Amino acid sequence: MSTPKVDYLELLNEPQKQAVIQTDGPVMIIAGAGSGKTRVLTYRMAYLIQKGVDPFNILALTFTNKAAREMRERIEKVVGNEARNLWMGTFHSIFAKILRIEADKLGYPSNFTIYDSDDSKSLIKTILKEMGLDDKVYKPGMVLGRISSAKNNLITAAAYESDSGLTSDDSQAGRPKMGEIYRTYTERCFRSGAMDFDDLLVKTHELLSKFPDVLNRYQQKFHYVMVDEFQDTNTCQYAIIRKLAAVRENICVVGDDAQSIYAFRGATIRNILNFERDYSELKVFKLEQNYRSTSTIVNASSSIIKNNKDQLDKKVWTDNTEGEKIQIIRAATDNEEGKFIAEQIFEDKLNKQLKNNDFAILYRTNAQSRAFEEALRKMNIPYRVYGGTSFYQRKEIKDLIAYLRLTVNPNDEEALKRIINYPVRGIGKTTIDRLILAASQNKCSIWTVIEHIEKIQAFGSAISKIAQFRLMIQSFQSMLESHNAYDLAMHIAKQSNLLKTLHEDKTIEGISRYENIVELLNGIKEFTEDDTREDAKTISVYLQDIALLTDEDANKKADDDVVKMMTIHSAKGLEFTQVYVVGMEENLFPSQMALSSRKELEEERRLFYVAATRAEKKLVLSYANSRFRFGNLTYAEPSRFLREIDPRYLQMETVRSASSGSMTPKKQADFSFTPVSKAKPMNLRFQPNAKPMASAPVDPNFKADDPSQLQEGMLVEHQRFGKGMVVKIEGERDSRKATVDFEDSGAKQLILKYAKLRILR
DNA sequence: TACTAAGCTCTTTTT
DNA sequence: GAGCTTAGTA
Repeated sequence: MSTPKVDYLELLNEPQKQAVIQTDGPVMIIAGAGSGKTRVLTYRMAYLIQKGVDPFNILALTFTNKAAREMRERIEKVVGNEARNLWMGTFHSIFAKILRIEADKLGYPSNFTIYDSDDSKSLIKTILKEMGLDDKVYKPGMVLGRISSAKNNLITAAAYESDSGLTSDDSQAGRPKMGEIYRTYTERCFRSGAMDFDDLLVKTHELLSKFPDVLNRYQQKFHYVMVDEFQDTNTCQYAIIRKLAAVRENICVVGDDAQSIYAFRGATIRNILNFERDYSELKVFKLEQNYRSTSTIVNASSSIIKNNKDQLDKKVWTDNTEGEKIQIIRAATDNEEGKFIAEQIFEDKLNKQLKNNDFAILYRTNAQSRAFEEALRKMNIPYRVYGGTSFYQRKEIKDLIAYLRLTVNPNDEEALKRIINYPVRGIGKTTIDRLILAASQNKCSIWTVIEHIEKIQAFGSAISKIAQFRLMIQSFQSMLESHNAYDLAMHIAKQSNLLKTLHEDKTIEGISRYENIVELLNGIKEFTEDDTREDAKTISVYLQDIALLTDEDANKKADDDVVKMMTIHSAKGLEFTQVYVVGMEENLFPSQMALSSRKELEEERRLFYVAATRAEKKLVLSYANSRFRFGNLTYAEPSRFLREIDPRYLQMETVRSASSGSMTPKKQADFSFTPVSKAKPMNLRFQPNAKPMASAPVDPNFKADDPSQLQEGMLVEHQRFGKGMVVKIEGERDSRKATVDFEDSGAKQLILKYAKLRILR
């Protein structure tokens, strides 16, 4: 093995370099924010390859597809095409790949379906209904969370039911059936030939535990194992990594305890401590120099995180210039907050010659994006919202995908329930309930019941309709091998009547749904015509492809010059010149639900730390005095995190007054803070049946269902938003849209067909 | 069985 | 604000 060409090592500082060339044995790299973590990981793999290690023998696990893709690209730049052969991907996708190969050992078909969380939740609901349980006591989301955390801690359904601690917890909480639900859920997934997200991890663990020969094969294959964002791994993931690396112990994990923000889904910092315990030969490297941010931002972030008790000893520092102070903005309402930040982005773009790309707006919850979208749109600033409802979560997309899924795997219960009567084909609720019942009585899938439907008397007149449906799906199945993904998907979209139904719907939503389906079909076409890949271009490969993709992964226009908006969680690993962290209000950030325990509060603080350290040059924090949430206007208080920042790094507060619209500088120390328990939310809910104002009598001739009467300039009233004035009307007849400026909640666009507007004189 | 309007409930982050 | 359930009607 000759010494490889390693000129890129000169680009690294000493600890980075040490971490790269220490290739053998267990290694842990503790990497502070902006310390060049990705660079080290990338060079480490490139270094291995140049040293002669076959990329096939390197396994690198990440949490997001994006991280994997970026790293692969960067490695390619150093070592060229060979990087393609690395086993690099997310935990979920790599394990899914292994499971497809080994599925039969666990009794699964190799074309098993992957249930997303919507599917899982829907299955839970079905089970609750069958068991006659109240879904207000057993909230589906909560039940799923409990099952998920059991899985991630490697507790099987059987183990759950015989664990006295867990069962007594459940009984005390009034939910004694939890174990039974868990067991039923597992059985139903199995019967449907489906795995949920957690199963991809748990079943891999099961596979490697039960089949020593399989384990041995993969241990021999993976000479080097690397894990990114190690602080986010859960118990199950850690157990798998350990197994895979047990023979050679060439395992390298990279993480930052200060950026652990996924404890809520089972991640545990304990893994970092366990790692030190489990590998006595461990070499630890600390990357502490920050190359990303100004010293103001680095120091302010450190001053935040030092309020946490749970943390490793680490001192992040930087050589960078001091830069601007951190600005705090107080706005009157959430809409004002949006307006103000949009204006500031506009000005900074001009004054500092920045591009849209340089700005990011980060928030705690997806719901907060709305006010900023409106404000940016008004200022003509292009933006893109990341996350939220993804393309693949839209109803019409899930519908077509459900057809594809059912064709590939007819046992897929969730897909079947979704489309058996959509588009409408006269198979009603009663019939469907009967099918589900027959399936659970016979412990088989619904599809098996349908296959034998003629033998079951109970269905009577519904039999012919079900048989027709069965024939349709079977005809699709017969085309699976002979047709490529696009041809078959198009055929299905037409034959199922889905395309026609959507095309006939001429409402605004209907048109956009149709467009989305067309877009999906185009996506499938692209997949089918992709020459760079060698695997078959069939529907089942396509489904495997997209099952673990998120919206961002599918969107190729990620590099557009737009202002980016996203939750802080999805901003991890990214950096921007100017960052706005908005909604800095107590109960929102930190979230209300995190205030009960120190651990959760500390996770919120780490989240704030992650947000702050995304910024290179300028960091702005904003909050609103009052905010609409769930139709309620609530008063808000500034987040405790604002007070935790060392005030030396803060700038004077800028206040946006609601009435005048002008900016008034105000002293930073001015914001008040009362303990959470004493905060009083003010409820200003609009009464659904609010009477029209006495001064503005209702026009008796106005018919709510005739949108054509509405004209620009008219004063109107809406039962929820209150009084307002019509400022713009677009479209014709049924599809007419009106933009109404409401006194209390700003401009809203309404589709007149659904708008409950009264015309005021 | 299918469709609609009204009402109720939630109230975090995601592979 | 959205998603879901319910009640009532066609």
